[in-house]
Amino acid sequence: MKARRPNSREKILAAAADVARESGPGSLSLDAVASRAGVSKGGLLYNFPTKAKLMQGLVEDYLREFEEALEAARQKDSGGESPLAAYIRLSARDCEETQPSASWIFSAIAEDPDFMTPIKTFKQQLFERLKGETPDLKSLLVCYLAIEGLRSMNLFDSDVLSQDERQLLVSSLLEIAK
Amino acid sequence: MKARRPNSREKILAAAADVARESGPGSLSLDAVASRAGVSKGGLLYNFPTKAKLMQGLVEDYLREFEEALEAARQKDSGGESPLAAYIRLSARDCEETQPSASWIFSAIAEDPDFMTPIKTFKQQLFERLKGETPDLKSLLVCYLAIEGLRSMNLFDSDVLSQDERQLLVSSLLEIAK
DNA sequence: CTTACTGTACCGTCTGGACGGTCTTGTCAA
DNA sequence: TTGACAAGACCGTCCAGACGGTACAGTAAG
Repeated sequence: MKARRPNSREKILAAAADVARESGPGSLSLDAVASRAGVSKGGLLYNFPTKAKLMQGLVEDYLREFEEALEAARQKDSGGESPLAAYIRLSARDCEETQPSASWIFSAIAEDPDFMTPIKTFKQQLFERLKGETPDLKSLLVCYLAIEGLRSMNLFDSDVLSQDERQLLVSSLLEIAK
Repeated sequence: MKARRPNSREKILAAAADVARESGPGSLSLDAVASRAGVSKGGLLYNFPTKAKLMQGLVEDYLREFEEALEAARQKDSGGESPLAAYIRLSARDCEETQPSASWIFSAIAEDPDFMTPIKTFKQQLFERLKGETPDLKSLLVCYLAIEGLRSMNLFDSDVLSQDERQLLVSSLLEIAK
């Protein structure tokens, strides 16, 4: 909304995600984030008066980017493709990045499980929306859950699939979603 | 009320899981576990000399139970059912319990992400095994990932599905796995 | 003068874990 | 049968360190 000058905010958020990924979700301390962001602790507390606000910022940023990407994927290349198919493609692309990218979520959960509720309601709404747009419920269920599985693997950094297998999976899902 | 048999160990493990679920994964302190288990802190440290050992115990217990349940599901009711189908049924049953049951995993990850490696390799082996037993790779991929998604939802306590939907999903997967 | 910080010093709380003590049970010689 | 003694299981306390957060003086830019 404001904060025209400071890209400090973004730097701090990025630093927090980095620290969580590299040093482990349990080592996300304010000191670590500040030094990683190249900012003094006072400066960090200036942007995020409390650790909870920091986490909240992480969540909000994540959700905002997700929503933007989703909307973009829907509007683009819409060559007769179903919304479900667009979601599958988007998610597959997300999970191809080797970085788990969102392991800060574990930090947030450890801090307070309630940080998950915005994410939960977001997903709930997404699913509800897809239900309204997908004729066959069975296809939706299978595809949505499989994508959820892919995301989970990415998050836990425990990808069991080879490149070929992932590609085969995605094409199978797209066929189901057709 | 002394002279305890070493079922203290099991009580402690159960208490740790309870504390993680109820007070949040970040509040799994030795004191909390000890008092929950009805054991002094010294007694806890006697059974698990370090917090890391406690986590390790949690992981090992979890994996052992999983393996036993899997083997039981394979051998039982094998009315011509494929191993993949057995795995689907077992997992669906697991996820029907309303308790997330394994949210201590978040505590373990926060403590040290390396606690996940045994779980990762276990899953890797399971997947490899299923690959050897399932004729159609596409079916396996879709079903395995969908189940993974179900587990993830259960773990994050963010179940988007209704009872009916979950049932429909499982039957769809079983048909695919047929 | 305001905004956006930096830098340092400090406080209260919580946590893991080390330590020494205590109670119970098992073993075995006399 | 008994008494001594060792080992196992557990208790309760204490402590050093880390962490979140506060306070405050200073500063560079617009």
